[in-house]
Amino acid sequence: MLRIGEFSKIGQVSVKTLRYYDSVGLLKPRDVDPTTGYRYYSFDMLPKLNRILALKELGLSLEQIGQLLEDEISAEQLRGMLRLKQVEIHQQMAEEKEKLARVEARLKMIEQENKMPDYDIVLKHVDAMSVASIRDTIPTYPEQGQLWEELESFLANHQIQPEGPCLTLYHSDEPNVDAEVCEPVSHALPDNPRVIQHSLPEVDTMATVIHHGPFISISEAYTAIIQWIETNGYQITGPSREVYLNPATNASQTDPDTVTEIQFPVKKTPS
Amino acid sequence: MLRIGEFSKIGQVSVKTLRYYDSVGLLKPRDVDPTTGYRYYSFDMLPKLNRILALKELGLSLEQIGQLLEDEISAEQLRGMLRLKQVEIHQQMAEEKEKLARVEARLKMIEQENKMPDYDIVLKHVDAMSVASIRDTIPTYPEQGQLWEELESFLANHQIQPEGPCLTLYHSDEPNVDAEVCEPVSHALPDNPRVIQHSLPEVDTMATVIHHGPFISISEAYTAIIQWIETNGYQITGPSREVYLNPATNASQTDPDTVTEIQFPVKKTPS
DNA sequence: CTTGACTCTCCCCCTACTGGAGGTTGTATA
DNA sequence: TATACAACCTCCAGTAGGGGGAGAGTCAAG
Repeated sequence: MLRIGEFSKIGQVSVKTLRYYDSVGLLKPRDVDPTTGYRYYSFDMLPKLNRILALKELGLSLEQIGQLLEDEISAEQLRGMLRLKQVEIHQQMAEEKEKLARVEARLKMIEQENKMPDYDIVLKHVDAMSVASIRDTIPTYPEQGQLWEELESFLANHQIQPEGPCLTLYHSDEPNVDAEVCEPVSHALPDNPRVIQHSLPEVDTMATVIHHGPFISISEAYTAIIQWIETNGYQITGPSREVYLNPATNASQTDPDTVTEIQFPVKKTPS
Repeated sequence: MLRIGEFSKIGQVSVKTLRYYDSVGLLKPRDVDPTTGYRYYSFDMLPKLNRILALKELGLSLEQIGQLLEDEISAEQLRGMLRLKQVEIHQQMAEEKEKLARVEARLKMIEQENKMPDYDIVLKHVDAMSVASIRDTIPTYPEQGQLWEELESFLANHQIQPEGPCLTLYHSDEPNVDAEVCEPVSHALPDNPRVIQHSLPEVDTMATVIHHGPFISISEAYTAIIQWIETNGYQITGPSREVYLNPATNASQTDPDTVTEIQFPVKKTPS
């Protein structure tokens, strides 16, 4: 019989680990002296210890290993667990690959600008949302102000309160800007030829960036997000959105406290 | 100003997370009402939150992110951190690849035998060790018994106690077995033409397997470890060892309680 | 009998949060 | 104005797999 220190040396695990395995019931000593509490192990427990270590190397949790060891598990279940683990590892590797791509993209940005980039792109999920909107083509972006006035006055006339930050959808910008100004609403609207109510689709993967500053400098944010989408291997799958987070004043063209979120629905480009 | 729930919705993080970031000093609310304790956030904190989320996606820890955010960090340090992270991710990916190989090897074994394999191979590190040994060529493995008797009687005559389990090194097995029987000793030995003292080298990566059962069935363990070495992309780099863990009796050819560890020094085959 | 090496239990620490209990606060409705 | 009820607060416990250390008991050699 071996004391815990000797067993730990032969088995190449720490004493702490053996005591831990004892406490969770994974590997109990052959004997425990009831008066001193000393644990005694025997040589023939080494195969079990090695099995534990080998399964740990496969990335299984101690709980899974415990099941494999104690229950008389069928070869079928065994295969199932390992196949599952296989899939998990594949996913892990894909995630690591993504991380690596992001790190490399950011390094590239830093090499270019010699500082941390000003904008940080974040992927989110966006739920479907019911909106009241007016869609029209306008010559240039700032001219959507008229559409906003039209929409706001309609809602005010019918005493409908918006239920969240308003936003603009850009369906196209060539040859003219095809813009749709939207206010989130929850109830039905009276009929009107200009104002339509519909549901913006849920978007699984939305690349977003926050612009904090006057509108006139928002193109920098667009440059950043579009570059990010390309460098990180995504592609745009629908109209972009501009969400006006703090209550938009009409003077916000130059208001330095304006906060706008730019959103592009994207998907991973198959590589 | 926004309450924590609204800010969490816009920023796509949980309320719990925001409170946690507050508690660790990563992202403090703009204001905290001193009487109610309510946290109030402003829209212009969204860029900072997004930076935190983006850096987290790179795999940085919150502590590292905190440093990047508060200290005026130079572009040089920034590059350093990211390069470091890059290396870490590469290592992670290599580890995942190894895991996957091991899982697949084990799956293959299970397909063949339709049950969990009997032997588990474990990689360890083995320290250098000083031994007294006799080396000779013998026709077949069991004949090393004579070498053992010679060595034991020499050590007994000089009252030298072995300091650990004894072992045999197999330098070659063709055309005859070139075996070296060893007893670990710590002090100098008297001169003798047959018994030499030297130091077994440290081995970084030793593939090991435990055989629990009579010697006559030990070839199964050899089969298992050699197959493992091939399937997992390793190659043998030196003489193998057979370590006799429990005090070897001379009757252990058939003793079912014998525990033997087989060791092969290996290295990863470059792929 | 002493010394030094082992061993024991118990508690806290790590990451980045999540869940829950128990108690306020803010807002909308009856 | 009373009352729901959602949102908010703090504090505690738990996660996986142990590591570090305190304080006390045990074992073998000299």
